[in-house]
Amino acid sequence: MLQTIYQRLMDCYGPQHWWPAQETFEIMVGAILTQSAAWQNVGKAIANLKEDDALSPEALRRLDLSEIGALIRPCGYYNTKALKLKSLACWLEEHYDDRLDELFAGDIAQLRQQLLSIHGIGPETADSIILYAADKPIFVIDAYTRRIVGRIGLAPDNNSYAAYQNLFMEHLPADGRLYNEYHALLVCLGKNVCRTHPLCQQCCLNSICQFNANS
DNA sequence: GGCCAGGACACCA
DNA sequence: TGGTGTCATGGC
Repeated sequence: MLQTIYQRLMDCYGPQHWWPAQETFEIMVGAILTQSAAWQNVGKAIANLKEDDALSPEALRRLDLSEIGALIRPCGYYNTKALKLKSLACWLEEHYDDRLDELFAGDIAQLRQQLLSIHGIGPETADSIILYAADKPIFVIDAYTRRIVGRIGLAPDNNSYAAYQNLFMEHLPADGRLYNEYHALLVCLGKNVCRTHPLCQQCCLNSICQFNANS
């Protein structure tokens, strides 16, 4: 079923080419800034950081929280996110002297545990960093994914993040490129047609959507 | 004017 | 352990 869904999404939307950034640290910053925010606004915040030459761990450590907050204001929650970026920058220096290649050299479980120990990095943000920045195979679960999985009747009994993640990782090969595209396609679907039930009629998954089947 | 957007954390029962 | 409030701007 999960393979079928992937194929339908790929046929409908095509490759999404995520993450919309090249630099590893920029991906990490973007993963934090996109928390409960539209990517369009995250892009403005990242552009501000670049323009101010502030998109590096050392620059973020140098700036005051208020200065970081002013730069990332467009993506919302700027005070809390400024603290999160500062925490990340300080942690990187303390543990890895800003050497991201060394951070990403460990296995996935160890890397995930380390990322989760940083203030402001929860399961989804950690997994986004592992998948998109470290290029290691782990499936990212977000609100769109939960909503769509529920809509097609595959929601696990346990509503936890881990349960949703296991659903995908136990039924798909451990392939980072597949996880990358799959997550991006689910977000694409969620943004386009799955926000409200009536729009399911336009969805490429409509024939397997529980809402349509029951209505 | 209201709703939502690629969450995480602190607090409480 | 699970539920709830808080953080906040910008686009539609």
